[in-house]
Amino acid sequence: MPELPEVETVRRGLTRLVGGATIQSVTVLYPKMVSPEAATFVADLTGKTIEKIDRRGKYLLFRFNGDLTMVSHLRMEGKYDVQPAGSPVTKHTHVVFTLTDGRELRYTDTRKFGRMRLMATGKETTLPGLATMGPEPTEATLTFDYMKQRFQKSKKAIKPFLLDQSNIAGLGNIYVDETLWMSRIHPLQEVNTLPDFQIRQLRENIIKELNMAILGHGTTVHSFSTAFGEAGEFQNHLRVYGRKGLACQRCGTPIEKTKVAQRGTAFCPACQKYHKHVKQTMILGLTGGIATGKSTVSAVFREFDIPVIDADAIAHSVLAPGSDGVDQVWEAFGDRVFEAGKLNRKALGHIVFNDADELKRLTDITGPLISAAIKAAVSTYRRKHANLVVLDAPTLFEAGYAAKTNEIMVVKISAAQQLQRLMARDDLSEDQAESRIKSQLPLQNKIEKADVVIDNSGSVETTRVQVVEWLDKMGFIKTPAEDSAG
DNA sequence: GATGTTTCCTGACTGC
DNA sequence: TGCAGTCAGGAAACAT
Repeated sequence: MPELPEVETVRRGLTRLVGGATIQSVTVLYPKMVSPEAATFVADLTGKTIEKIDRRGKYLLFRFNGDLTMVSHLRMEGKYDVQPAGSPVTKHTHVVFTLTDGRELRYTDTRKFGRMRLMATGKETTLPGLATMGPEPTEATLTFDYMKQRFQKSKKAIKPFLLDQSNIAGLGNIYVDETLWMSRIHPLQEVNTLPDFQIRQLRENIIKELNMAILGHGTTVHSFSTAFGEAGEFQNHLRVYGRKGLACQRCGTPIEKTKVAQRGTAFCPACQKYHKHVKQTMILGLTGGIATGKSTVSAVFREFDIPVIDADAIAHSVLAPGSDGVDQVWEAFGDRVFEAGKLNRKALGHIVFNDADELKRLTDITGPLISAAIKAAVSTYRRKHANLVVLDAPTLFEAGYAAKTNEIMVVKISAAQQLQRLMARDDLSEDQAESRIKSQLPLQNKIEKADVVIDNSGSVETTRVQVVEWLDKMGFIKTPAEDSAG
């Protein structure tokens, strides 16, 4: 089902194939598809030259000489292709444009939902669909201010709201599900309940996703193909659509399928929770590989007075002297990890890092304690109405914290740099450093799950610039005027 | 005015 | 195997 990226792919293909071509004759095999009535449609187009093909939302606009525009909507399964004149047509070919160069531009549509409308150029903006069409999803045209103002006015569920072309142009069922998953928003969440940070995430993801899909020549589901008859390749990148029952690529929970506004809707029940009381504080998960420079990034957040919850420090504190954690470790491991009544962390480490069962025994104790402490820290910042809280966790994915965040930032450097930095930092041999790196979830794997990647392979300043840009884009850096206004 | 439902259409699929 | 029923979905038309 063609959405904006597919229609744009068709537009580009057709421009190359039939731009400048002249129509010798037109055959309409399914009159209901065209307007004005077929005889007029045919007469008006005969002898006309395709000067240009534009696009608005999911509509194709064929521009002919003589100030004539054909507005064409592919709806569910419409397709254009170019064949030599006289070659056999299929039973689903409904309109044939015979060109003066011996080729035919054919329109095929199994469900006959597509429509073509011929009118004076300029008049197309008065068509019901085009007259009320929302902005194109680009950086320049889809602004945060527009979205915020529009979102405040509607109590609709976000899914049907995004499918409504008068709000934003070009989104269809697939990309709505994808961008809601990317933004961790439940499809039934009421539009006017979304906090600013989620509107910004959604905006960013819509623009990013549609651009990526255009680069990938669209998504092939059912029958979409480009003007060259090739399949698009973007379906290989889909994260929720058509993945019912498969593991969420972010948190591992099985993707569920439900119906929202009469549309099949895929979502992750863990990442995309419905919130009766929407939380205004954004939780950013910060992670990376060992020695990739996470602390350089967290220092930038601290510089802007943004609270950082350090999962490593919490992990250390849950086994502090006199804590419940220490009591439980004593019960589980006994005297062998205690010396003069005090926990011997080195001895404990030696046991658990050489035996997977013992490691599990320890993490079964510390895991829930760490989670509870993180939750308590987050609650404290929420009560203080913090806009943003950073959860700095080396094992964000491994420990299952990813689903508790609104966005994930991964810090990367090259494999060679990582090795060098680790050897220098911890005074390790190359073999030792390599084995430490290999014991972790591969950095590439984390990068693939990231919403934003910070490249820390350059100077501290270039890293800082990237973090500041992200803060600015997400609206977390106030101008002096906003600051004094509170 | 905003929101919800039905309609258009055919092929693929499911269950008996 | 054959058949009836269901599902897929973009946007306009209609209903609330």
